[in-house]
Amino acid sequence: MNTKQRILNAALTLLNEEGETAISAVDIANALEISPGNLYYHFKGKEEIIPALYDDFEEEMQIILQSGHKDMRSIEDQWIFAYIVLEEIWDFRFFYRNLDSILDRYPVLAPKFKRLLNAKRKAIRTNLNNLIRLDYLHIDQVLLNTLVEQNLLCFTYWLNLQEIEKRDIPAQTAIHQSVFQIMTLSVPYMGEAGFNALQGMQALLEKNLAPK
Amino acid sequence: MNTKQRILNAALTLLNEEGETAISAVDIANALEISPGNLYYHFKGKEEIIPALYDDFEEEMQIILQSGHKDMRSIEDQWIFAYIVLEEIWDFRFFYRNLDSILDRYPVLAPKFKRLLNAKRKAIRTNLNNLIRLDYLHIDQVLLNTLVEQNLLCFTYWLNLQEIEKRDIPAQTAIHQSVFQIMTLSVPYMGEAGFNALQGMQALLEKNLAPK
DNA sequence: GTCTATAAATGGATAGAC
DNA sequence: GTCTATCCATTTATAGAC
Repeated sequence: MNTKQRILNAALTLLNEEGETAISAVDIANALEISPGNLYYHFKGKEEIIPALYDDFEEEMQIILQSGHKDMRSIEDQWIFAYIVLEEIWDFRFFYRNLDSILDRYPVLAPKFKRLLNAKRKAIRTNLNNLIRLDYLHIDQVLLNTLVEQNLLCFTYWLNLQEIEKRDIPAQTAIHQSVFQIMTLSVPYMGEAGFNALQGMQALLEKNLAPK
Repeated sequence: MNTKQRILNAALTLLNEEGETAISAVDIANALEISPGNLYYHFKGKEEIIPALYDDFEEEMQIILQSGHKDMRSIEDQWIFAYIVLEEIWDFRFFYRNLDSILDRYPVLAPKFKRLLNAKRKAIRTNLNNLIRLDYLHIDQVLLNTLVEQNLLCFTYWLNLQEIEKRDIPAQTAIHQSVFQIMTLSVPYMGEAGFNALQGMQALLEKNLAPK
């Protein structure tokens, strides 16, 4: 693996663990046991590393969003989709934990992130429409619009809120809880099937929490 | 007004406008046209200013939360309550915009903020229970728990998400939209009355947006 | 490509005069 | 209480040897 890629990997780990504000370019070099000069040969500091990491993230997320609406034929498919999206966010959580300040300080990222938000919005809507078409979901148009926005908010911030309340929460737990909350948003618009799916979700959740 | 208070006022304005990471202690001194030495006489830098601002915020918020559940006898009271809470958050929005990084860097604040989250949770639950008692809301216990959490997430992050998507969104607009989203969470558990209240909210929203 | 050494820039902090 | 002057620490960034 070449140095450029090693820098990106080390940076991602450090940023996720310590937070974006806490890590300097020199810290990343130290963690890799290379010299700051070497790091600056590959990247002009954090200013270039962070956009590079974001591009990796966006590329992977776009693939997830685009593959999402294929073969969506049950409520379970819906929560598997949510699970995958949240896992991807988890892998780049340093970014979501400091959204505003990062978008301020790396201006190239602001338009890109807005574009990604809209792609997420669209994917959420497609999936919900799928559930409507499959007759799992019964909802009028106005409430569908707000349901899309509620979903988007949950995808964007639930992991954050959990990390604030429980530092060092295991990824699995945080993601499970977030999926559960997201699914619950749709439950009142589903009939019996929705409520049953939710119960199943919760049982799974408790099973995963117990062994810890 | 004494210098200590003037520093806090100027700091709050600057932090809300420029963001916490962008403002140094010297910036605050410059904005007030006092010397850095003078500022350091009153506060040992941002390290003391930010917790002082937080304490002001928490005190005001606790008063709001405690007065919230008095005289709650209609759905409209509910959204007035949401409005007041969000206005208070807006006044100290620099804090919410960088939650994780601020709680990391000012460790005294983390336990205080968790305590405040729990106070909010409790206030939300009290209000929803009130609506149940008044027979406006019909919901089982499991879903009530998740509804409380959904409300908490909206109160905490809706303003943020809007500011990311529309830089310089007017306070009124952002707060209205957030109230609307929060109320919508309860709508499926209300009957006709809830849907009507929502329609009223939306009409109000559009009226307030139109003149701009 | 990688290192050492060092410079430049910024923010945080204090001493001492007024 | 307030100012000027100055210092220290950290982060950012580059030059030049290997």
